[in-house]
Amino acid sequence: MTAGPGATDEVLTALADPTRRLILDRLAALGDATATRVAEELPVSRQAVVKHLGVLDRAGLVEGHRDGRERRYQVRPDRLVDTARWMNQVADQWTRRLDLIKRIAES
Amino acid sequence: MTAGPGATDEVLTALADPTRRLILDRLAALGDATATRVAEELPVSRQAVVKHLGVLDRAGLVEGHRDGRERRYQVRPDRLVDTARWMNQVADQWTRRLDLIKRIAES
DNA sequence: TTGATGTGCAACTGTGGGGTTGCACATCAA
DNA sequence: TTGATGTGCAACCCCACAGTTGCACATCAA
Repeated sequence: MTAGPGATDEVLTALADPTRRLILDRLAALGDATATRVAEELPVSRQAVVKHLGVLDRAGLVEGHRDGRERRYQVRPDRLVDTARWMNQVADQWTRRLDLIKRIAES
Repeated sequence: MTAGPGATDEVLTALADPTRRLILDRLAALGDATATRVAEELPVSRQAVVKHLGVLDRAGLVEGHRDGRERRYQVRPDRLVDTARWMNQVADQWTRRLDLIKRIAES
């Protein structure tokens, strides 16, 4: 494990917040939306959404691009897949370790 | 997504903390250890470790059982696998949505 | 029984981060 | 040009939570 690669670290932190998961959910449903648009569907202010999108962007879970006076965001699955892979590796590592302990205990 | 099943929620929150990831790492390496033992390998107090183990236990990432005057903990891979599966499902969902948006944009 | 070791509970502190409001600046349509 | 709409920055509040210390209680070996 060793706290994993830096990216994984940020993804876990980003996903830990319920509001951020809601934002991702809405963003995935809308496909492409501004912070203002997302905030309309949530019980928080636009500025709160902006901050969260910043965190999500730094974690690579979201991608933003300007479009005139708007800034539109999209969801980005890649880092999610990476993190899932990392988790499975850790789980495997734990399982192997547990098996080893068990085998030692039996001898 | 919809914030996922309650268990996933707790797993994500638990994994978001770097100290907790370190604890899991040491615990997996030791195979079976007490809070006191784990604290010896980390730059935090025993009580801090105890609290973290509480969070990890509630998340199902760790399992504790008494052994005389000691309380020994073990790592538990199951919830980790569940969470990884959930993540892959979300990633798939996002990917499908992105493809749909793209196809609509092209028509 | 006594000392040593370990757990468990409680109170306290400090800070990071989620949330808000207010305002200046940019961009568009009329 | 002007009003409307939207973004971006900054200051501020508040609370959950990571971490600490202190102490009472339980369990073991001698």
